[in-house]
Amino acid sequence: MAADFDTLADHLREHGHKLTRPRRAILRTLAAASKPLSPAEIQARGQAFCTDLGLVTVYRTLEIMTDVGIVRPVHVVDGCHGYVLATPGHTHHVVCERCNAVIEITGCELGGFLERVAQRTGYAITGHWLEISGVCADCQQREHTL
Amino acid sequence: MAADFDTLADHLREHGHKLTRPRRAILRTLAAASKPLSPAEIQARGQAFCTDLGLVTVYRTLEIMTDVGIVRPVHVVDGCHGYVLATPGHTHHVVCERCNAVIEITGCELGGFLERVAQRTGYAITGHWLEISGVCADCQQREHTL
DNA sequence: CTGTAATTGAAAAAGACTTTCATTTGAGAC
DNA sequence: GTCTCAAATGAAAGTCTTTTTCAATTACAG
Repeated sequence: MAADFDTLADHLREHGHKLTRPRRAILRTLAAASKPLSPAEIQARGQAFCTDLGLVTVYRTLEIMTDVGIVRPVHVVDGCHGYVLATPGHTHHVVCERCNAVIEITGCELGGFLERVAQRTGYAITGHWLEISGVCADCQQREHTL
Repeated sequence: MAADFDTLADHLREHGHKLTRPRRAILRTLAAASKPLSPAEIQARGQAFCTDLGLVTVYRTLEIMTDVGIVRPVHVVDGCHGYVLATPGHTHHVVCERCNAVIEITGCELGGFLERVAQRTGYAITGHWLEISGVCADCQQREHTL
């Protein structure tokens, strides 16, 4: 699921960023999460690893990590952005409506479709954002039990 | 592009909402826009039609119109939500990275893909959000001229 | 170990969004 | 047309999120 810690840390260093205690805390927090976390949630959980982790630092670090490509923003219905660790390569997310659990899926089959869109609209397509919502297996079970 | 004004207005009435001056202003503003507008932008532009259009009203109205289905939120890179008039049915948006111009595309070809995702992940898929980014024809031209 | 530039947290500021409430207004009843 | 009343409105205040500023701290190269 999560690329191992050292690999992520190396990514930061390669881009000329230091590996500090707060940043380690944020990485570990994200690695342990099974759903997208808001900056505030990351701070709260991260304090387990770095007692006085500041919210400001969380924002700054998320920005850096997103640039570097080890973190991805996910669109969550309420409150817009959550963040998850990124698997390298092209991926999309399936988010559970009930518990926000996230599964990353690799590979998408939009190639042909996007070409047709390009022709129809005259746009030069540079990227796309696909997010799938549903109900995860656990929550489906829970529903039946009620 | 935009469904005609009366149709939109009827939609509101059908759902038991009144058609007020501020709401008309917001509809006309969105109808005249060629890119997603933030609530603040809608207020600013809308004041051309309703001098003292309040920001609070814009928020409230956008919520109603989104519920009713005549407006859609679009994910914009900076600042999360923009709003555009919705064409009835299932559509996606192609957004220009440079000028934010939006084209709505109808029909998407994710059916088969989504089924496979459901099988692989065990999720019951309930919806998806696809947004395509690119550079519109105009901006491509402009680039060549520079 | 030491020097230094990057990074940090706190405080303050800016911004986005919501709630509350007295006033106004649309639209159906007459 | 005009009356009536619930729905809708704008202003003000409040809350929450995000950014900026700045002095103190820290990672890490040498």
